Amino acid sequence: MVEVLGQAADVAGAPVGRREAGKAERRRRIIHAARELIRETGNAGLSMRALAARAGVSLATPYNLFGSKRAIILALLDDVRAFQARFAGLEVTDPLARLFAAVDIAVEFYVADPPFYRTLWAAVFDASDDVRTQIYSSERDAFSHQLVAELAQAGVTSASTDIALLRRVLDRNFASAMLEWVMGELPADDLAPSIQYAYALVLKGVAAPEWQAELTARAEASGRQLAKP
Amino acid sequence: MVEVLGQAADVAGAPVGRREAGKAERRRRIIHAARELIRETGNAGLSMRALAARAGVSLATPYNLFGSKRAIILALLDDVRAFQARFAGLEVTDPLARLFAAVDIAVEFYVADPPFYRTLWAAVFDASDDVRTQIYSSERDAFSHQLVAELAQAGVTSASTDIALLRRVLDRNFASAMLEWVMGELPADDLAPSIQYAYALVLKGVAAPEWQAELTARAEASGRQLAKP
DNA sequence: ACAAAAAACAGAACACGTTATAAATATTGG
DNA sequence: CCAATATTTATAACGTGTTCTGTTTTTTGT
Repeated sequence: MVEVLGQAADVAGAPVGRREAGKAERRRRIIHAARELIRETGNAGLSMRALAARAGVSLATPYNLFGSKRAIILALLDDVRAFQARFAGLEVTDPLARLFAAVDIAVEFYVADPPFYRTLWAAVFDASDDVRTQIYSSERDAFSHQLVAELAQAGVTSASTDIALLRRVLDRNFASAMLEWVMGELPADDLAPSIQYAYALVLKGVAAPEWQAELTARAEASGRQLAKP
Repeated sequence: MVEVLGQAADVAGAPVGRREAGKAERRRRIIHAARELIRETGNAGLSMRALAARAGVSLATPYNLFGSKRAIILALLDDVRAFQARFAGLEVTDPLARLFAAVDIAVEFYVADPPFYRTLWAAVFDASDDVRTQIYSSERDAFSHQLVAELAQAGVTSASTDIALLRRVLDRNFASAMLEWVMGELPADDLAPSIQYAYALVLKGVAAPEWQAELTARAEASGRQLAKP
């Protein structure tokens, strides 16, 4: 198994032989099959037996490679999170506008395929085991850390603001709105305004005086959208 | 169905005979057994078969009376919510202090028996079916509606504040902190400060100028508690 | 090329939530 | 009290996620 160069190592640097390559391939097939099954039949149609059959592996294999059904769904969410790249290149310079635009983009992304993402997010909020912590936390970091840091750097928040705490509060408001959407308590159209309203209120609580007016305007705008129907 | 007075009608006005009384009795036995089982063995030990055996009914009966396992757990949470009476009689006159004290009381209540309430709240956040909407929404109303109304009446919030929206945002911050606790991401000691920090930030965003100082102080106090370890 | 190790495989098995079946029991209105 | 009705009971059954069995295939180091 000498072969040519670049055969025995992955991009990430993890050692890779035929064995690991085969595992990765199977993992890929499983995730792919899971995505298809959820898209076709919703969460209900995704049974481990159907998944194994579709992926062309045995029932035991998904457990060997992922550990549980939930881990597979979370891996799916992780896999799909390519949209982060979208607002990394946003052309908006105002950091506040960037944050609110990011909410729009994220929500639009999820709401575009409700049965699919409802299933995924339901798995995120599933509290019956503890797989979530390992996977979901890393996402939250990536999602909002940079945006909030930019906010602080631009002087939007007052000097005494603890930006780690601020980020946590913002993330929570995002998550609980998603939860309400998953539960069917919040219509898709209300999702973004609802999150942005909360963001505006929280930020007003920590913003320097010169940003108060804009935040008030944003809160009122979101509030109006919510009061529409 | 004339009968003597007080025989054919419940306190709530629902008609009651031997039949309904028997149902109510069985319902009571079932949630009693459920509480015991959760206390003894945690969520894992609460199987429908064990529950039926402990309650002295057949396996089918809990389904006839409640519909699903989840409905039983939520009924349990509903049943236990007697603590509301506790802060109804709070001797604090300042409406802001009342709100923050209510958080302390509620959190203290739940954290006093973690394995038990973790199970209950995990059911609240379970998004796999839609039983929650029917039961949980009513609680939220009772929990925070009055407290926020008092806030508005006392002039804490600015005149233009939509108190319905404000209450929603506050409830979400309560709920997502509880979710983190259930997930094991938030230590019990951080629960109350974490909620109160969010409350303070949100309220600062809508508060009249004369209340800003107090809210800033509360936010800083909660932030300090969180930064301790 | 070959023996050792690792993994996937097919399939049975378990406990679970839930539903359906028919028989037994309790409650009702007259 | 009696016939009609509602509800519980006992039990089997279904599909689920998950674990375990022994066997077979694939990959590895030499």
